[in-house]
Amino acid sequence: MSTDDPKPRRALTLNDIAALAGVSRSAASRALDRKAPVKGPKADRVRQIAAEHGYVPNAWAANLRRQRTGLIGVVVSRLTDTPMAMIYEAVVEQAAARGYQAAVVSTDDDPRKALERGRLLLAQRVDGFVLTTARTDGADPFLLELQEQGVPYSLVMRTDGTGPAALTDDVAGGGLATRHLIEHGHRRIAYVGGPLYASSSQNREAGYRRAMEEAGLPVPPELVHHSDFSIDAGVDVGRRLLALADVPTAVFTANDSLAIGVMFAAQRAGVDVPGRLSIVGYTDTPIAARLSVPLTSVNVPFDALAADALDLLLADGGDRPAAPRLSDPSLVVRDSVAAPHR
Amino acid sequence: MSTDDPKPRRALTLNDIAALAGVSRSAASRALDRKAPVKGPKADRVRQIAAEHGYVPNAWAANLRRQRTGLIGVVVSRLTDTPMAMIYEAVVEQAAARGYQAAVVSTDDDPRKALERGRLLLAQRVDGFVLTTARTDGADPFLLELQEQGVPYSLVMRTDGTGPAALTDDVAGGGLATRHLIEHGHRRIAYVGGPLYASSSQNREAGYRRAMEEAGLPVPPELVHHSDFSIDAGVDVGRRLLALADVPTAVFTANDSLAIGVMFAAQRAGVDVPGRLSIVGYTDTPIAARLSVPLTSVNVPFDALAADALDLLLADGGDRPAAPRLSDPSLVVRDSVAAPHR
DNA sequence: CTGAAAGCGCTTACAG
DNA sequence: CTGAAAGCGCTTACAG
Repeated sequence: MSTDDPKPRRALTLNDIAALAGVSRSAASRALDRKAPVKGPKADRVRQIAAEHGYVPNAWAANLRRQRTGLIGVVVSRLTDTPMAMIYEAVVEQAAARGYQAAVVSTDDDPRKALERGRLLLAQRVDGFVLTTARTDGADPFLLELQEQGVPYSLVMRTDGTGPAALTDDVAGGGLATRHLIEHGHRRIAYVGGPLYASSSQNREAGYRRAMEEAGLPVPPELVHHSDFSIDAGVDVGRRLLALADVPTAVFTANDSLAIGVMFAAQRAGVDVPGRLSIVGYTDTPIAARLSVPLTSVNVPFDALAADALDLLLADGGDRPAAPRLSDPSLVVRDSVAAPHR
Repeated sequence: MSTDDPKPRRALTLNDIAALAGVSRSAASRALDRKAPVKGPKADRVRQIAAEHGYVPNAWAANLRRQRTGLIGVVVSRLTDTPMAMIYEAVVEQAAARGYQAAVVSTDDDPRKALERGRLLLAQRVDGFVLTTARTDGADPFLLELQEQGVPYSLVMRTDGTGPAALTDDVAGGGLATRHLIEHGHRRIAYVGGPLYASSSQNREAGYRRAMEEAGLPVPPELVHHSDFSIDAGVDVGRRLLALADVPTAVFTANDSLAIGVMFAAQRAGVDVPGRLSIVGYTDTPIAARLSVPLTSVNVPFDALAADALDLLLADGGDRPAAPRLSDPSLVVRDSVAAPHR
């Protein structure tokens, strides 16, 4: 209704500030320069006026001129997945420490969405990408596009097997978890993985298989399942495992959500955890310690992962390291593992 | 080491495409126009060449010229908080449906960080803000800055009491939860809230108090606690509640994390849920259904909230509605409530 | 439909 | 230290 518009619709520009301060646009720009601000009374006046008016430079104009944005594009599967949110927040912090800003996009692990939303970031001319969505099946058109266009990127948490990657040693982590179960006397141990294209799940499985083999334990096919990383997938697989003629006495899962699902299935079926079923999770999310049976889990150092991913991305000195950077996972022992019932 | 750089360092520009197609920059621009692409053989050729080369227009340059970005700034406390991640993902979807893109920033509920990171979004000249971090204590310099500069915004989930807001009817939700407990025969019911400045927590408490009063039940001060929205806060308050001389038989919490914490404290103390302690949570996050005792919780319609927030923001037709838009919460009954033990 | 021209808001050699 | 000028990559009246 009101035709009067008391608020300024248009944001202040550098020209406005310069005029207010009675200097040229160039002088104003230099006075407000982040890295090498000019000294002198005129410059002080510019800064004072800018602060008074809450002047915020137009980043788009500045970046266009500078030919760099200081923006890192982050691609995640979904932010409602706690580990993804944790890695993203870690990247934000690490990026800020290096003078960069992060812009995120989620793909639901759908290559089409990845391409569509990744391009939105490409349009913003981010200086590089950190991808948490790498696949080993090659079905990632967005990654191909980045490679074709020579856009710097690094992979974190998951790898496609070739790109520069910041990972935890998932094989070692899988071994840690599995040996912990073996040491408690378990011989029939199941593995519950995530999607087949996720290297994290593959390597945790490889660590599991190696530990089983070293202990001389068989890994029959009915003990290994793959699905996605959700709680409901855990419930599902958990029920199938408990319906087996020879029910396993322990389960190692590729993440905590799967473990929570398995634990739920067990408790619903009246199977005591850890009395009748021991469980070890992975990623050690905050809720793990607060479950009815606190979950033993493999801790992932998110800050180190994020730091490595950014170092890899920003190094970009012509040649990238072929081998991934590996952080060490560690086992956090809580209450979800006991000796097998006999 | 390698001095040859086979990949193009610089992204293709419209000029490149125009040259390749043998047309003027203007013609190329119009051929690639999203809304009203020009027809004709030359335009077809431009589009083909652009597609072949994976040309992605520089959004910064385009936005600078257009004087709008199509970007919505979203401010959340932290993405590792599941309800926050859910509201953000919902805003992304709703924004996309309206032709907008979302850019997010997290503040840790720290007004200083909010100002600092909010300005990053301001520098990007987002067309408006959706804020989940409103406070009733007025301690939000960033919101003041938005108001001073006349930048459109809407509040979601929480309100400061004055700004345009998309909320659930938290008073009603608090009543739903509390009456559910009363109907099961509880008389000594505790409330566990979040931070004092969060209207969501205040209103859920108000609903609780009203329901208690209507049932003629007293609310002694030792039954009402405030902290933050974390699991650990729930554990803490849960322990204090269980240490009371006259332990409550039921607890209503302002979110699911607090409920999970209270449940953990109870189970650790050997207090059966719901046998000895009934619990009702709020926001109905995915894990609620998969806890050892599936949690009865008040469901929040995130999609509706996000839609309302964007409508409010984008309407911006001079005058904004004074009253907040309210969505209806609903009670999801699961297994965490039973009649009080006698 | 087409092209030439102007301009969005900045930064940065250039010359003083 | 200062200002005048050029230009980043686009879009959009303007004239044909």
